[in-house]
Amino acid sequence: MHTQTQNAFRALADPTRRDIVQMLASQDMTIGQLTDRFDMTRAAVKKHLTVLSDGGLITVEARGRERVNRIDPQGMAPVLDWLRYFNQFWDDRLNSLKEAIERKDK
Amino acid sequence: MHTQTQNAFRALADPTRRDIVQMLASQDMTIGQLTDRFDMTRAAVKKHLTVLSDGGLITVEARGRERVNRIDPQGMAPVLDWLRYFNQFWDDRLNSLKEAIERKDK
DNA sequence: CTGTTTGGATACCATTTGGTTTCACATTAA
DNA sequence: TTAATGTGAAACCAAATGGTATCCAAACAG
Repeated sequence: MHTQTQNAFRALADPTRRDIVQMLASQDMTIGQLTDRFDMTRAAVKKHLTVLSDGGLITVEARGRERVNRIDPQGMAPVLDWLRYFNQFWDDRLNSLKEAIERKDK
Repeated sequence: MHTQTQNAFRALADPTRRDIVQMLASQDMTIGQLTDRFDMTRAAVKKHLTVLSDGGLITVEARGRERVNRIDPQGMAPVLDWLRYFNQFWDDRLNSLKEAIERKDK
């Protein structure tokens, strides 16, 4: 859905959320552990985690009374897909240039 | 302070701005031409262009009374750098994107 | 010169966002 | 059972965001 692309981009638009993603990339963490590393309340961190979850960038697993937040690499796919559009575009232009040069050589 | 990475991510967080970037990817356009393709006022489009410019994703060239908005592939570099830094799983795909941009810069 | 076209700037508005405080609930420990 | 721990949810707030309407300036066309 287009919404996933939008939610993913929105999730990455905040520096705190990008920091969270980087932290979770090296280790799964609970809200409490994350909150210890930020200068904000647990409620604020929770909101960020909700946005990240909406963006499909993290998943949450209940373990006892704890919630383990885990990064979901697949959630980055919509972002990369959108960026890949330019990869195609630039490749096309590069190919056109190459072809033009080759025609000139003949 | 607002880093270039933050400004670039922020610029891409809005769907209208991503649409603008895609439109400019295929053709340079004035603000008037862009406004014709959206259901919003010129002032609103102008604000989006300012955010895109702050993010380093576009450049503007004055030509007579017109201002030609042009995509700046280099502006995507901070985004790609961040994505590449945080997740090793996507290195291959991200490297292709980054190389395409670097080649075009030359 | 006189309009007309193209674009920027400002003031204003409603909604969203990022944060807080507070309270409630469930699970573990004593 | 009682207390402590880990979390979620709601109400609230200031600031940022995305939009509008309006006015103003510069460049082009007649």
